[in-house]
Amino acid sequence: MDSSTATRSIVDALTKAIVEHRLHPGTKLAEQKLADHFGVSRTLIRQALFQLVQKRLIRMEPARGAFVATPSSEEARQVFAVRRMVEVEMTRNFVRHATAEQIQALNDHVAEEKAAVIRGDVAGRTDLLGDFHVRMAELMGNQVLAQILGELISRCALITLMYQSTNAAEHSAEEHAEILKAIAAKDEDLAVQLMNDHLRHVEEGLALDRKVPSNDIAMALA
Amino acid sequence: MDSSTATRSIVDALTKAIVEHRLHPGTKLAEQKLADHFGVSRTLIRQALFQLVQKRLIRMEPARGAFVATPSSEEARQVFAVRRMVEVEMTRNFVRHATAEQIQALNDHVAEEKAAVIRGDVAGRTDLLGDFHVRMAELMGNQVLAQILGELISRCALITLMYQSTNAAEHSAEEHAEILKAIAAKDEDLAVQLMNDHLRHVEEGLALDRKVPSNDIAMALA
DNA sequence: TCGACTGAAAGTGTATACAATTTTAGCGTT
DNA sequence: AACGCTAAAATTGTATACACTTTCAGTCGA
Repeated sequence: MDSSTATRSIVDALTKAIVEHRLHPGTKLAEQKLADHFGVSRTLIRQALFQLVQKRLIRMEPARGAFVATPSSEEARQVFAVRRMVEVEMTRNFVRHATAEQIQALNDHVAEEKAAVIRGDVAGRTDLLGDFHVRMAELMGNQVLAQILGELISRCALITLMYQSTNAAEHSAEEHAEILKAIAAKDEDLAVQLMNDHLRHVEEGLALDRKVPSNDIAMALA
Repeated sequence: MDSSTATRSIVDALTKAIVEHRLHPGTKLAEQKLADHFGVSRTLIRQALFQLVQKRLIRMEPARGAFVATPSSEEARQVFAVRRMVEVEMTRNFVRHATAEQIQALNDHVAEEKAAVIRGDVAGRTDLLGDFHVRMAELMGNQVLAQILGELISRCALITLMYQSTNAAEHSAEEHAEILKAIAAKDEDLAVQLMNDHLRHVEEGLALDRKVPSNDIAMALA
C-alpha cells in the first residue's frame, strides 16, 4: 500500500478539497500550514504533495512550492480526448457483458443523480455525475480501468471549474439515463454513440477558447 | 516539476531497471542500500519509492518495505483490457488524422524494431516494441494519452516477465508493420482490427493461467 | 511618488536523529 | 536435528535540523 495510511488520508483530503472546488486553481499550498492543519510533520505533507503531482491535481515549482493545478485548455482537450477513447470502448464492452443486476445498479445511480439535481445539491451532483462513469468501470470488474478513469475525472473537475461557461452539466443526468436505456436495450452502437455525444456535450459546455484569468501579468497582456 | 530533478532521476533509474528486468518481481528494495547506491539520503529514496507505488511498479508493505511488484494474472488481464480499449480508439483516430510525415515516423520506428530483432538485441527490441505504441500517441500530439499509455506499457513489461511462455513477441514487429500498412492505406476498420488482434496475440503469448511461482508457502500448497 | 536596494522572515530541499517494528542470529530444550 | 524463545541488529516511519532560495517589508535616493 501507500505504506502508512496517514499519507493516504492526507492525499484523499486534499484531492477531495480540490475536486470539490474548496481549493481553487493556482492556490499556494504551503507545507507548514498543511502540516499544522493535519497535525503532522512536513515529511508526510511532502509525500502527499508528490502523489498529487502525479495525479496532476497540483504542480510543484522548484523552491517555490506547490500550487493547485491550472490545466491549460490544450491539456483539457487532451483529457477529454482520452476520456472519449476509453469510455467509448468501455461502453461497448459493457453493453456486451452487462448483467441485469449491473444495469440496475447504474439505474439506481442515475436515480441518485436526479435526486441531487432536484434538491439543488450542486456539490453532490458533480460528484455523482463523475461517479457514474467510474461506477461503470467498477461494475465491469476492472479495477485498473476504474482507477485510470477516476483520475481522468478528477482532472475534469478542475478543468470544469476553470472553463465552465454554460451550465450544460445540467443535462448530464438525463444523458446518463439515455445511455443506460440504450445499454439495457443491448443497442451497442446507439449506446456508444450516446456516450460519445455526452462527452462531447460536456466538453462543448466549456469555454476552452476563452482567455483564462491568469495571475501572470506578462502573459495576460501579451 | 517533481521539484528536484534528483528524485526524478532516481525514479527513472529504478523504472528502467524494473522494466528492463534487471530487478525481478518480488525483489526487496531496501531504502538504505538504494540511498548508498545513489549517494543521497533515504528522504529522496522514499519520495522515489512512493512515486513508483503510484505507477504500480512496486508495492510497499507497512513496516516491511518496498518490493518490485508481482502483478496477478487478474491484474494482467485488466491491464490488457484497458490497453485494447485505449489503443483501438487511438488507432481509429490516428488513421483519420495522420499526416504522411507521421506515418513515415512510425515507419522509421518499425525499421528500428526489425533491426533490433535481426541483431538479436533483446533488451532494445522489448523497449522499441513498447515505444511503438507510445510513439503513436505522441505523434497525435496528445501528451495525456502518451503518458497513460506509457505507464500501462511499463506494467506490461513486468507482466511479460512474470508470465511469458512462448516468445510470441517475436512477431510483434511484423504485426506493427501490418498495422502501419493499413494506416497508410487509410483503412480504418482494418487498422483497428489488426491492432486489436496484435494486443490479443501479445496477451495470448502469456501463461496467465499458469500457477505463478510464489514465495508464499501457504498459498503454494493450497 | 516611484523605483531599486537591503536585510529579515518565511519557505523549500535534503540530511539526520530517533522511536517503533521487523528480521536475524544465537541459545537452550526436547 | 528441530523447535521455540530471547536479545541484538537492521529497517521502517515520522519528526526535526539546517542550509539555501524566495518573498516581503522597509528604507533610501532620485
